[in-house]
Amino acid sequence: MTDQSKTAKLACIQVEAMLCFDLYSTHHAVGQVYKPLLAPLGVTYPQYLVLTVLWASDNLTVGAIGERLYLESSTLTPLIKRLEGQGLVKRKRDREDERKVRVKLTKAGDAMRADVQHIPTCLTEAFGVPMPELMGVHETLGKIRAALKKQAEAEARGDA
Amino acid sequence: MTDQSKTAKLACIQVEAMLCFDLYSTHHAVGQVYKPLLAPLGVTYPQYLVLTVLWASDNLTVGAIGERLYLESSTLTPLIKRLEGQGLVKRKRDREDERKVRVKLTKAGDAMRADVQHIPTCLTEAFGVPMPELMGVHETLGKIRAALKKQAEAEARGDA
DNA sequence: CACGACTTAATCGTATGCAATAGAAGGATG
DNA sequence: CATCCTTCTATTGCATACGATTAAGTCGTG
Repeated sequence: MTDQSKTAKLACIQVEAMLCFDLYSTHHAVGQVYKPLLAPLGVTYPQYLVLTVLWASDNLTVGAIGERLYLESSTLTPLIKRLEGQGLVKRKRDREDERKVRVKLTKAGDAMRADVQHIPTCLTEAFGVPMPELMGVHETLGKIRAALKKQAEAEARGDA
Repeated sequence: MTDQSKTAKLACIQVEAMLCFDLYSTHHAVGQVYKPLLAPLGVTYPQYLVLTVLWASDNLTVGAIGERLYLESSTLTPLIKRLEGQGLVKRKRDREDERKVRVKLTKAGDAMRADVQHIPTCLTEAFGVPMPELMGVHETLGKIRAALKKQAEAEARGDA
């Protein structure tokens, strides 16, 4: 192995370790900040994400919610049932297509929108980083995500 | 509410939604790329992280591993037991302090180091973004993480 | 030395998360 | 209109992940 390829490999190891772990642990840290903000409302962060999707566009199917959040029905079905158990949403088979299940906010679920108004501001302030820098990260993460998805699909096809 | 504060609130909602979800979904996408790379070795991504820590510094206690990965003993104990079940590590009570459990790589666990050499390069290439840009994200995420931790601690103290 | 405070790992209960599979419903094709 | 194929949700089994608690060991202080 040449010195140059050694250096390149070392750089890769460091970047992989750094960035993957950055994502892993920053994601984790975000969850820790959300937890006490959401606890008074009795919902978890993934449940809050589902509600956020519904606040933007109500009466979606399970599949449509999953598309937006990159989650499978095996994750969403029990999660949504818990939301239903708390009286925040209602599940109903679609009349037109009985395979689909439509998830609709209840009055309580819709009203909770008002109880979370402070959260986005809390988070953005908690980031402690000026807006333009956040935008830069947003942009790069978008590119990375697109590239990773392509990679995952390539591997799934077998041409690793 | 003034027009200005309305605009500020909207910006916060968008930034919160964007960035938290960026982290959520990019983290998810990373996992999807690792999965087929690690599957032939029979380990999961969190298990790989534990092995990576041990490859860098063997014979650590459960607590020391948790510190590095931000994981609790309730997560690590069963995970490490699974690694032990696969013959990759060995758990042993510390002679000096019987409260501690030391985790040590077996020959097989140490040998696996060679089987993962290609992975960092795969990941770095899969990111599809030039190195300097990755460094920028690394830096900003570090700042965000530090700020979020401070925020989480403040909330834990009750001064929300 | 005894006793309480602290540390450490393990356990328990709950909630994600995924892959694989099942099962019901819709659609296409002959 | 019967059969196959696809679509969509639900179920199952496994692996994280955390908070709260427990249990065992260590240490400091009176």
